[in-house]
Amino acid sequence: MTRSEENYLKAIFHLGNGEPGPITTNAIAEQMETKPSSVTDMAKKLAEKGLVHYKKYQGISLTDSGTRTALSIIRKHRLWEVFLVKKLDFTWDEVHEVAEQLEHIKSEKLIDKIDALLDFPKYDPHGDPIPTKDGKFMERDKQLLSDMPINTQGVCVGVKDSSAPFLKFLDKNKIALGNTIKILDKEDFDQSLQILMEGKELRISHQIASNLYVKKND
Amino acid sequence: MTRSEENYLKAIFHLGNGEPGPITTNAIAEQMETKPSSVTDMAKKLAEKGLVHYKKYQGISLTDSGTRTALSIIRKHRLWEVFLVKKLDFTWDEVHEVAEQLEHIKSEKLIDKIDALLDFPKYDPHGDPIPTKDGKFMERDKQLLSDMPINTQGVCVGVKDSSAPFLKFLDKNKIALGNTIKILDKEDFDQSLQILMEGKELRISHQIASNLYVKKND
DNA sequence: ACCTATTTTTAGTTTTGTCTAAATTTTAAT
DNA sequence: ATTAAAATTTAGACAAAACTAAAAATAGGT
Repeated sequence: MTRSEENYLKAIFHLGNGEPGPITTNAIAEQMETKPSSVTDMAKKLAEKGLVHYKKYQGISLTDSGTRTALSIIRKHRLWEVFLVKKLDFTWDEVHEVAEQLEHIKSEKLIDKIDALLDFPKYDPHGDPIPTKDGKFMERDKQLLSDMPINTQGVCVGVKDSSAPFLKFLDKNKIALGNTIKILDKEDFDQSLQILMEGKELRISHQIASNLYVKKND
Repeated sequence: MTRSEENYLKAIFHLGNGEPGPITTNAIAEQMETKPSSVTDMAKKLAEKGLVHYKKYQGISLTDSGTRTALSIIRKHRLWEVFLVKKLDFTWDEVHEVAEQLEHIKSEKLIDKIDALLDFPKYDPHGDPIPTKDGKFMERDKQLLSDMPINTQGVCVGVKDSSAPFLKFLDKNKIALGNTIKILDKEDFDQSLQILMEGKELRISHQIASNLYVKKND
């Protein structure tokens, strides 16, 4: 399994997560920052290896085997992210780039030991669930902060956008996973929110609220 | 800097360490388990980049820049080895293969944090010195056990052969770095040694003794 | 100094993963 | 149902890193 093959499987998995049915060639090309013709080439190779279903012009989807492989890479990526934050004091906006490299290290023992060292974490620094060794995936019951009604509250458990700029913005405004957030008011005009968080009131834009996940509590 | 280029620089460094002067194409090919023609190709590319001195038929040697790069890779390799042993309970015969992959991870912050996590170790699990961030290399003052005279003693500080079979043999016979070894007798016939180690007497072959380093004390 | 054996390089090919440009298929709109 | 637009695939090319086979250079022995 080459690095490039692994990256394709990961991309297909991410694109397919949520939407059912096959993924388009163009969508994969965009995700991978490559050209559609390259995607077609890779689709054929992955189909040969039984990792994807592929019929010309009909899009691409992961086989069970492909899904297992993708999950194992995502597992590695997210465990390394936790390692970097918990053991090496990386900030959550720094981990992605390095984890993109570490996820391709081939050693089952290594990742199992990292898992144990971290005490078998269930979520990565962005709140995304870490697949288990056997590919089980527990997506958390969560909703976007922007979808919460006024006067309800919830615990911040994840980000939708995990780009460095967004994460840095959150740090600067002391918004962190685990914080309890209460919606005080919603502005009709621009849908910005007045919130109470850790004892302080602040106003956040819809853009921000629609990229923050909050635990759905009963 | 590609992975392959890094591996060539590392190989050239290891071959050049000890012997002065340029390294032969064949020697590199053997070390890298590749063909001489491939080495020639790479020599040209590395020369282009100012990492090696190369003149046709005249052998290859590292430039200062090439040496710095090689040392940084060796530094990463050895730090990862220490990490695997100290933090993840790998045995010293298991670490090389994984470190061969980890040494190519590109993140200065990562390796500096690993260094700090390990409390800035000076030697790797096989007793080899770890280059500092600025490429300083402190080779330990050591000698082969086979070169020690009778009735002298020393502390075991390294292995010359760090292959898995040899390391496993040492484990099985409870020979570990840090042990104090006293030469009781040397057999003229096969140059095998009678030694006293950790309170127990045992006999080891010349083959073994010539692959164990002992600290040169006074 | 010459000849041979060894070493090294060159030339041409392969594989992997990418690209561009052209051709083809599908989709969607009228 | 046609047709234009969009998406996808094919064909051909390229770069990296390896290979094989053949050519060239060096080194050693007499």
